[in-house]
Amino acid sequence: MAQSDTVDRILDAAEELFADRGFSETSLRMITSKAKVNLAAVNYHFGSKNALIHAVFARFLTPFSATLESAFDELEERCEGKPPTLNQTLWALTESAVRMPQRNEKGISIFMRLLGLAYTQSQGHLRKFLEQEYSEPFSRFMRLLKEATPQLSSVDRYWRIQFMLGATAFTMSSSDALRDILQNKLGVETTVQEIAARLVPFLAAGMQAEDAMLIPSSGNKVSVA
Amino acid sequence: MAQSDTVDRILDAAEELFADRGFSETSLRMITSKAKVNLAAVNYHFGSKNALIHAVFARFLTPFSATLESAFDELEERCEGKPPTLNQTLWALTESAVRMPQRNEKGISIFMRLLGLAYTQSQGHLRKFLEQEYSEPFSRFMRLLKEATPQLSSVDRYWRIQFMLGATAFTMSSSDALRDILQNKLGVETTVQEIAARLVPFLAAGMQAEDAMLIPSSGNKVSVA
DNA sequence: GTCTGTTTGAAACATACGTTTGAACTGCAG
DNA sequence: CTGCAGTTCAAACGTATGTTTCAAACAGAC
Repeated sequence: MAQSDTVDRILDAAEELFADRGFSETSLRMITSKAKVNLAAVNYHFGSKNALIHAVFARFLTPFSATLESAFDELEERCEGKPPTLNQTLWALTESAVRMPQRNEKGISIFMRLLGLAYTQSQGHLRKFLEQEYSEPFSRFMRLLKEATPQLSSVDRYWRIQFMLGATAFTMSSSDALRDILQNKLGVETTVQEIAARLVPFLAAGMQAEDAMLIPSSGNKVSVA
Repeated sequence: MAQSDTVDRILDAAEELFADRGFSETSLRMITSKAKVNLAAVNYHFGSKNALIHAVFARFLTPFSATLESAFDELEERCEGKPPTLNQTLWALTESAVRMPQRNEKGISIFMRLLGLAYTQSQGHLRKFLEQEYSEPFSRFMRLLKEATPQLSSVDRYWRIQFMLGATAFTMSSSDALRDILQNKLGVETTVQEIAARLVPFLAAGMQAEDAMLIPSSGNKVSVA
């Protein structure tokens, strides 16, 4: 065995099991038996289950945030001072995600699901870890979004970003199940890339929707400042 | 005490704790101590923890699906055979949710979060329960969506519905936290109704986005049929 | 070969969980 | 008052969890 083949086997097994079942629902015994290592190996190499969860995220997120940074660099350079458009910004993100070197065929969808879980499952430690470890590319993305949608008020933009986040995290987090359903109902195969290609126009259109509210009871349009 | 005040106290406590922490992360001991009832009461009144989870959903979902059915009835009657528009359909749903009699000020947002969790946490039993118990209003909503977006292919519609679901479930499920952030950052107060009023136009715009894909590497628009 | 630091292994630890038990308590019909 | 279903209670059960322990196995330097 290489120097620490064990560490990678644990990470691989944990990644997949976490994505399938969530964090609390996955025990160390499931992980170590899937990885064919001793139970104590997790605590020896990582220290605790929480630290293992962090390591699983870091293994993907660290190279990803580097890729994303350079994608943003390239985009801003190409735009020569003018702010990138919303579509360009969203695509820079999507592309960076899709183009990441993938450990196996599931690759990206596993990770999308993990990110979705990170937001959904109220694992305080995880949220804290992600925030303080990857705040920079996140803030930069937010700044680009702001510059790409100057017509929106701060409040509108805030909520619409949440809507985008939700559509993305939710869809990707259950993309396997959703793909299966689609396969069974309509007999259609789908790749993560195709889902992303459908998602981006949806998000862009929603983000740029004219700011019109509807009066609930009538369904009539009413412009709002 | 009334005949079975205990049952309601358990349901109230469980509802709130599940929404805060998820299902697996909430123990019966947390629930019963918050509800100030004996530990055994859950198994006595509900039979099992899973059955309690079902009961929490049923308490809200049964009256809600009734409300929703009549909202759809009224809508279809008002349209006299013509299919309701997308906006009308979405508003019928939103209105029914918002107008539900609420047990407390958190009311609707707790439930949105629970529905989000139900989708996200891979609790097989819950999904099965919800599907076979509330399939009717769900299918009806799907049919209305289909009639309101005849221009979409089945596959496009399928994915966009998932996007809508995601944006809604995700936003509403963390609406308390999001509201707090907004309050602190911009000093703005927000109600669930206002969030809904922002969400619906976003969803409608995304749902009706022209089916244009972008070439990832260039970011240029390319019309597709 | 022998020593040294690192990694693995089987077993146990303490704790928390969902569930069950059987006795005590309650309100009410007869 | 007695009897009895319905309900509550403290305690225990069996199981599973994350973590720790300490001896055995290993690898590389001398």
